[in-house]
Amino acid sequence: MAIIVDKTQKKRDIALACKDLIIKGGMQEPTISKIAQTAGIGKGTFYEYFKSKDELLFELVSILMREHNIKIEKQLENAENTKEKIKIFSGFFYDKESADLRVLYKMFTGISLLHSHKEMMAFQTECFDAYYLWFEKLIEEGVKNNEIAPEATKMAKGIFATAKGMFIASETTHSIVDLKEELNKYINTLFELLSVKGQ
Amino acid sequence: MAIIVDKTQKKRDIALACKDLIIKGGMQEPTISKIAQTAGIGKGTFYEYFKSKDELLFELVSILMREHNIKIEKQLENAENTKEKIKIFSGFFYDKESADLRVLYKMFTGISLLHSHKEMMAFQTECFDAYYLWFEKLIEEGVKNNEIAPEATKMAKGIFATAKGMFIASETTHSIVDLKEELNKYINTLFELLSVKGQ
Amino acid sequence: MAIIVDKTQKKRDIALACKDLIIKGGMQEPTISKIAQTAGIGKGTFYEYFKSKDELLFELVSILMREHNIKIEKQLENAENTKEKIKIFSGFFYDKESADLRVLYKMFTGISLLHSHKEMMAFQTECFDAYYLWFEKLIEEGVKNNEIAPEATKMAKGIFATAKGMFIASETTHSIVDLKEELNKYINTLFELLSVKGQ
Amino acid sequence: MAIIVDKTQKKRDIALACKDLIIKGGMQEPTISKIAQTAGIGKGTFYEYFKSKDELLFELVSILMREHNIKIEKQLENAENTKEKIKIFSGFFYDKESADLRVLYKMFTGISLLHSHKEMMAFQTECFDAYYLWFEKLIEEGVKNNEIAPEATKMAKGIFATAKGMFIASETTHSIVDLKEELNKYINTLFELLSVKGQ
DNA sequence: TATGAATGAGCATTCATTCAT
DNA sequence: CATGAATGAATGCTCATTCAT
Repeated sequence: MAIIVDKTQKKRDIALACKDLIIKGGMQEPTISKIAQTAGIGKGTFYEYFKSKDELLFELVSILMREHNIKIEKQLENAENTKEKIKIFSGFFYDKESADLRVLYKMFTGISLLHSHKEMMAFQTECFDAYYLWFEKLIEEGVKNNEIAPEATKMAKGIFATAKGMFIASETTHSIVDLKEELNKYINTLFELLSVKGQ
Repeated sequence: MAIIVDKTQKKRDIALACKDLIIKGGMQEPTISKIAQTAGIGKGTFYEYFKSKDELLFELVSILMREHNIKIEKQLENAENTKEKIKIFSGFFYDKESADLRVLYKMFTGISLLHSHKEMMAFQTECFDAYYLWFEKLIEEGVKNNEIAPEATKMAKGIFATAKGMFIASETTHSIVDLKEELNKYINTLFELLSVKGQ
Repeated sequence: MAIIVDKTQKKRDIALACKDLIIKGGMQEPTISKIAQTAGIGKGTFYEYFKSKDELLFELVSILMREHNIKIEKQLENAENTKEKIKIFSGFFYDKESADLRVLYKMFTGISLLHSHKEMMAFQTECFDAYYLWFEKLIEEGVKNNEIAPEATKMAKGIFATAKGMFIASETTHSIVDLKEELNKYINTLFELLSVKGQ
Repeated sequence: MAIIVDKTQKKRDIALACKDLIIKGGMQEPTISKIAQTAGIGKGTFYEYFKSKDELLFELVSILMREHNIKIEKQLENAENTKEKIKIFSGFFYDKESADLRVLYKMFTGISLLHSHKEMMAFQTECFDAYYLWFEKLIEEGVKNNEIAPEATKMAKGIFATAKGMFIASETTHSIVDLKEELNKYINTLFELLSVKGQ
């Protein structure tokens, strides 16, 4: 007669209930007590679903990332050319709609840099491999369609890294004032260079 | 009269004495007690020179960064062309000799992402503005010398960001296996694109 | 389901367990560790029930004060006249049975004078307002019964303050050797003056 | 050839230099460092003149008390009758001019209640014995002059204690709103009772 | 399954005091 | 006489985690 609970769903529910708390207070400020209270569960119950506070962030990033990817995929379908598609990707780093995810991603990266959590690394890998594959496919298509020069294939990872590097720089220094502008300037210039001459 | 101490020098000495401790143990593991003991001073004395553990990292990065810059400047003098110079810059992210600084820089970035410390941000800005200026000057020279196409000037910040983004990726994911190779591949390709045609 | 604890009762229990420790060692000497140990609880548990060491004193005074008031009320029922009743009140400041409470009250007053704690002030007010009301009622009755002159109503607060002032003086100077005697001498004289002439 | 310093005078100077610091920050907040800095001396020098922070308060109260007494003595010379004189005494507890001393006296009493410092007790005794003697003399004169009834002699200490008790109450509870009014009401009523009938 | 009371290791931080110069 | 650099004892407090119910 025991109540059967959908563990996966409840884990999601708990994580989402704490989203704003984490986004506003960071990972340090909110205690497990506060988190449990916010999710409307007991402290012990929290540990039934998460091994640690970090895992909550893990789950949260995972959920929002998936949502984000679905949104992006739809947008990509309507994109006209490769450059457009890359800009849609890059939107992650500056779009208003991705602001929440970005805050969490920032924390996530910070934690990953400080304590080289195996699981986090695995998750990031998983996450980014998918992106890289997307990217590579996307660029291959561009080359096939004669939109861009074949050299572009060698730059797939780099383009993504550029966006990431600019994002980190904009969050940790005052060097990059307008991330969107800077990034677009870079991509536009790169595409000029990559443009198939004679087209 | 009492002993007058060169506070600036002593701060450096304490920081350097703890370098290995921090590099090996990260920022979490070593307690202030351990740090003071390692530096051969009392716990109270530590607080006479540093407001917090974070400030120790701050000082440490500052010192090693300055040393690194001096080394780089010398190398740049002997560099033949712009691509070479950019690779010398990029060396920060993979050279064996910069390994220590890189570990500290990684922690530093992590902390900066997690707690948006005003002072850290200011220091990073200072640090990177210098780099960006170097970069821009360097690329302008390349353009002037007819080594690379004028479009390159629009990519200065981006190139640096690419290196940074790849570094972060290599430290937090398994996506980039050989940072040096990947980065060089990117730079080489970019320079092919940027190469002044007809030369 | 988890154990549900009567927080109020447990707080009382912890406080009472530490009574002697505080009475003998004052507020400075016993550390939180010692206090927790004495109460047979963990250090963390102490903070589950009290925000600070001061709050322990607060609770302790509160408990003993309530007990004391109950005892006093019973004694007052058997008192023959107003003077007698006032002396019963004053007993707080010299009776052997109130010695413990007095020691705590002394610390409490000391802390209140040094750090003007809002909560302590509120508690003292609560405590004393009750006393003043008692006093005023008591004196009004005395006037009604023609025991004492009507002027007495104007002296209610003052009489109480006299006892308090003498107590503080006896604890901080050598000026008042025998508090009981001095206080009784004062009250007796005052009652002679207040006695309704011609009775 | 050593500079000869008037130790007594310098001690006074240091104490007075810190008067405002102590009055505003209490005894806890200002560190010895801050105190030394405020007095324009080195930390070591502070210990040349004072055994502890408490001794600084001791000195300060002592200085201001002496000043206050001189002022009071002058006022007493011009007073017309005993009641007037008692009110001049009581002024200590509510006069605007005594505000500083009162703040220090409050701390002093608090410390005396918390740690029964022998020296503080001795000083308080000395201080109050003088007051009591004054009081007793004052009341004896009142009796001799037929101003007040002979019973008053038995109330000398009590009257002083009343003022003190009301002061403590006004500082630690909300029970006494207007100390001056309450105290005067008490004294006036008492003097009515003490007034020599038939005069 | 859910809970929340109990825990205590663990650490940063303060600051009065000393003493070599 | 004066100093201020050096010290380290001393302690309050947090909070993730456990586990009995």
